[in-house]
Amino acid sequence: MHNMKPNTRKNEIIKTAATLFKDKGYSAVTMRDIAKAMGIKAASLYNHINSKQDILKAIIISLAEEFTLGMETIKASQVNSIEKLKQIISMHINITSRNKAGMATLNNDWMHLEDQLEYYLKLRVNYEDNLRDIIRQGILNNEILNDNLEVLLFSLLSTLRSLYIWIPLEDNLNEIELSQSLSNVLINGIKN
Amino acid sequence: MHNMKPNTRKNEIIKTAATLFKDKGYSAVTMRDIAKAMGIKAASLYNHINSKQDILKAIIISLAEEFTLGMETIKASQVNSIEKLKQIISMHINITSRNKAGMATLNNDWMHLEDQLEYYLKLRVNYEDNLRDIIRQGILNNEILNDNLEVLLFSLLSTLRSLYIWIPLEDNLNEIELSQSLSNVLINGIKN
DNA sequence: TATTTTAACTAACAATTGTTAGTTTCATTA
DNA sequence: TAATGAAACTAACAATTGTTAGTTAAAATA
Repeated sequence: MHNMKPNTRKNEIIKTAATLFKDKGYSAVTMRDIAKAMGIKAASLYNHINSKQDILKAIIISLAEEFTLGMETIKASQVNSIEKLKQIISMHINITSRNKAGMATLNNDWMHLEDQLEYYLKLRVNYEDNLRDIIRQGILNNEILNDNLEVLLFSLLSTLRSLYIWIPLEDNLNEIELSQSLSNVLINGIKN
Repeated sequence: MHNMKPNTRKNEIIKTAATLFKDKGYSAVTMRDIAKAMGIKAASLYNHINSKQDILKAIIISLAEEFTLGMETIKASQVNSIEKLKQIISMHINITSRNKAGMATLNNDWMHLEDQLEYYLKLRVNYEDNLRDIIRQGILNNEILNDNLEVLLFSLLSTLRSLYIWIPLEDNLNEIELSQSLSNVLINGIKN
C-alpha cells in the first residue's frame, strides 16, 4: 500500500518524463525535452535509462501491476459487493493521488508500448473482468440494481480512470472525504 | 441536429486523419501516414489542406461548437433540471456516436491546438460552467441531492467524455436504449 | 593512494518530420 | 477547341528525432 521508489537518478528521470508526458503525450515529448527539464544533455540520459520506450514501460507497467495487486486483495476480502466497490474507489483515489502524472500517461499513452503492450492489455482485461464479476455478484445478491451490466461497468470505470484529471484540483478535499463523496455519487446516484 | 459534411476531398482527408489520430494520437501520426491511408503521396494532401495543424483544428473546433450549440438549446428549454441532464446525456451519445474518431481526438489531442487553443478552452470552460449551473439549480429545487457539487459534476463529465471509448462496442444497443440506461445509472445510482 | 563508479559532456549519425516548388494528367467549362 | 481547375506526382529542403561513441571530471571505494 505504499510502493515508495528509491530516489535514484533513474527514478528522477522517470518522474520528470511522466510530468512531461502528462502535458504533451509520449510522442510529443523528446529526449531533449526530458533532458532540459533535468538540467542535463539528452545523451546523458542514456547513462541511466536504455531508451525512451523503457521510460514509458517503467511508468505504465508498475502502475498497472499495482492496480492488479490491489484488485486481487479486494476480490479476496470477505465483504459484500457494495463494500468491495467502495474499496475499489478508495484504491483508485489512493494510487492516483500518489501518481497523477503516471496515471495520465497510463491512460493516454498505453498504445505506444511496444514489447509490453500485450502484457499491459492482459492486465487491463483481467482487471475489468474482475470488476465485472464483483458487480454481477452484487446483482445476484440484490445489492445492486439489475440494470445493463456493461453500462454500469462503463460508467464506473470512466469516472475512476478520469480521476487524474480532477484530483489535482481537489487539494482541499482530503482522500477519505473524496472517497466518501465519490462512493455516494457513484453508488446512490444524484437524484433526491 | 445533423451537421452533415459534404463529401469533398478535404473532408475525406480530415475523416481519415481523425481515425488515425484516434488510434495513435496527433503527434504520432505523420502526414505520410495520412497520405498512405488515402492512397496518395504526402505532398498531395497540400492541394486540399494548409497544414497538419489545420486538420486538427477542423476536427476539434467543429465538435466543440456543436456541443456549445447543443448546450445553449438545452439551457433555454423549459424543463426541470433532471430532464435537462437527460437531454445532455442524450446529446453526448448522439454527437459521439456520429463522431467516434473525432471525439477521441478532441479528448486526447486538444492540447496540440496552436492558434485555436485559447478559443477551445473558452468553449470548454463555458460548457462546464453551464452544466454546473444546471446541477446547482437542481439542488436548489430539491431535485438533486446536495452532495459535493464538484464531485458530482466530475463524475458526470468523466462518463460523458469517455463515451467514445465504449460506444463502438455497443452496436447492438441503440442510441435511445443507451441513453435511458446511462441516465438511469448516472441519476439513480446503482444501489438496489 | 590507486582504482573504479557515477554522471556528466561534445560531436555526430541515419532516419524521419512537415512542408514547398514545380510539373503532369485528366476532366470540366467557356 | 482552348482554357481552366482539380488532384495527383517527383524531388528536395531544413529541422528535428532517438541514439551511439568516446571523453572527462569528480566522488566513492579498495
